[in-house]
Amino acid sequence: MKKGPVTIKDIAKELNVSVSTVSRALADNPLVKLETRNAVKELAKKYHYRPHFTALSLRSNKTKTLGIIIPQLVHEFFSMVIRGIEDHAYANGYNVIISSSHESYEREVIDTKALINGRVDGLMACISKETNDYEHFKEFVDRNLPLVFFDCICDEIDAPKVVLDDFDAGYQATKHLIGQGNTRIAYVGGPINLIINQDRMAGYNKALSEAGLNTKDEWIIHCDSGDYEDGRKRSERLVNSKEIDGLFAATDMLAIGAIKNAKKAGLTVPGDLSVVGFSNWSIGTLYEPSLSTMSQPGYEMGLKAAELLIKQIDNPDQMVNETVVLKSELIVRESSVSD
Amino acid sequence: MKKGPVTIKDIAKELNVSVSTVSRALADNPLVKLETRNAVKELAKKYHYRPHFTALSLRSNKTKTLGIIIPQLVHEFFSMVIRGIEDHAYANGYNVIISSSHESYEREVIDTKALINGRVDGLMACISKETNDYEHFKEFVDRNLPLVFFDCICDEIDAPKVVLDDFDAGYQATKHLIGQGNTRIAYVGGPINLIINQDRMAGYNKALSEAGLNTKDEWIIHCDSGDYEDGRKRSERLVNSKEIDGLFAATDMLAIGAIKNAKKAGLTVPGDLSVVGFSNWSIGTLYEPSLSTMSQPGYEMGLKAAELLIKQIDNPDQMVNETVVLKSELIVRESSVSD
DNA sequence: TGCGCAATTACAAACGTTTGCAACTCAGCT
DNA sequence: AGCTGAGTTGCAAACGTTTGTAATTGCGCA
Repeated sequence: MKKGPVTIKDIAKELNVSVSTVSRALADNPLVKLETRNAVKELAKKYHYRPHFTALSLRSNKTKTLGIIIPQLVHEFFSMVIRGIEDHAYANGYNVIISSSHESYEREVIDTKALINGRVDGLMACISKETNDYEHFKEFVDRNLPLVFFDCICDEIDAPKVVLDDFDAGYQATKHLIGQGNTRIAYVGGPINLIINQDRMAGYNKALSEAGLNTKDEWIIHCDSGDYEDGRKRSERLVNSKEIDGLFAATDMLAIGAIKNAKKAGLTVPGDLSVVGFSNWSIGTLYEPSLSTMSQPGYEMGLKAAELLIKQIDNPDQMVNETVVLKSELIVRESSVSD
Repeated sequence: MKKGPVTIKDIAKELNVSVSTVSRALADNPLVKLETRNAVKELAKKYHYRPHFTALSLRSNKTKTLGIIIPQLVHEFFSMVIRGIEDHAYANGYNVIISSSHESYEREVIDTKALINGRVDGLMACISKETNDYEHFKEFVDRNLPLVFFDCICDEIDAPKVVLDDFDAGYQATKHLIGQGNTRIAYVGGPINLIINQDRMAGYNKALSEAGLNTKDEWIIHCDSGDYEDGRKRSERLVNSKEIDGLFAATDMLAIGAIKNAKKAGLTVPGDLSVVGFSNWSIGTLYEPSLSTMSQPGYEMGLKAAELLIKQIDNPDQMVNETVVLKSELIVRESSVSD
């Protein structure tokens, strides 16, 4: 018995024809006699022949694979992004390889370099919050490998980008809180080195100043992560102080952390404190009170990123360089509306 | 200017040596003169030379890539499994390619076949709940490609497996409820065609009969999914009937669905109804009441699966065929303990 | 001068494909 | 009989590597 998978050679030998004939027959090339074509195809089917992926890639210099680099996998938003990417990729005959940097700059660099040579036809990346140096991405671009950024982008590099209108989202959320009659509104956000958080906060400030409201330094909190525990701890003193009547959190988890504090301090939400989160995680519908939040269209973002990337792969000469901005929508639930 | 990535050939040409010399120099082979070696390495560094992944794979017939097939990505358990797999894989020089079947049999087949020829060195799979036919996995094994199942396994195929002791977990959970003084205990589970759900229910039955307690057909509910909404709808009548004082759910989401029903019906949890979930999702700590649950060591499962797979890849002749059984632990929180 | 040996390097095959081109067969025509 | 051309098929190169073996060089020594 022969070991390993069936190759074109095996079929050729068994049929006493050359490999080129087999190759052509499988491609249904009319140059080869119908009889031969059928014989080849039959045998290929019998042996479950499947073209060797690596050989194909080497020949065509195409892997039909897209790389994704994201900071976290265990994350509803990123999972949705991946799903969007996958759907568009599969539909266009591409596979996908995902590398999760676990928010580590070092891992991000390793992953990027691992993908750099002939492994993927292009890359989609969301930079980690640790990342401040972009050399690894530059190297990617230098090799003419298509690159698309999404969500947490890097401004320094000339590449198409898909982002959320975080400024507008922050603005909408805060304006909604103001509309509910709140006047002392706090902001609890994620790492401020990320552009997305800068934008969300800028939107918050804009809405306040537009309404003639003031904020205080103590009402603005930056957390190292967007996690629940981080948010709970850091917002504890602020919430307990009872100085504020509204709170916009840049993450649903931060929002829930704050609400926990409020409950513990005997405050009611939304009665004493109105809260709006960010991202529309599924927990927001289950939590009590259910959480008002800003939508974050991850699926659409993934779809769009994949679309831009594949467009770039198919037209290598044409320098695409658009930035797609997706809109966020306010989702009103219990946590922000006192009746 | 030259296009595309630098190859060994480019370096060879520039240095007026042969490609083999360059190849050996880069491997630091003492056969080539130190001087030459250094010159080559220097140039390689200057041009950011990186070996072409596909070419390497073709030559060695190794992709140094492991395939993962899972039913869902947006799932805390699977995300942890992936993390475990990744950690072990990276540590051993392997990359990972993930295919999410989205619980679709069809997609699972497509994904498996896409990985089948020279794309990965081995595969780890958790079958979807739609899957009843295992031909695609058989084909994998027939080609001597290492395969490891985890969590939702397929008994028909001879391959190493990593599973949770679901029977014991179901037993422990139910026993805990009995220990809390509950005597009329219901079971709300996921799709019963999956072995894991059969086992969890069997554990439930064992604990009941051991304690001399009875159950009723109406107290046993099988949901098509393990989702919140499914669980809420299907357990509504049962919970409203107020016949039961304890409930073991095969998923945290099903548990929360049931608790929502109880709250709506004016019942207190755990006062009127004690609930134990399954999987230890993070929402369980945030929810009110916090949720008692069974741990599901996803990280360890992934780690072990990767370990078995790589062992198999490294020793192709040695037919490894062990089944690793991991234990689940009871995590007691508020939802099951009335004081 | 010529031989052998060590040191260094180059050549070529191989991995599994695809594809341009050459080669072969055979029938039909002059 | 010989030429043409259509219909088939095979050869060989190429993709970027690695590696066994052959080739080249220069030196020491008889």
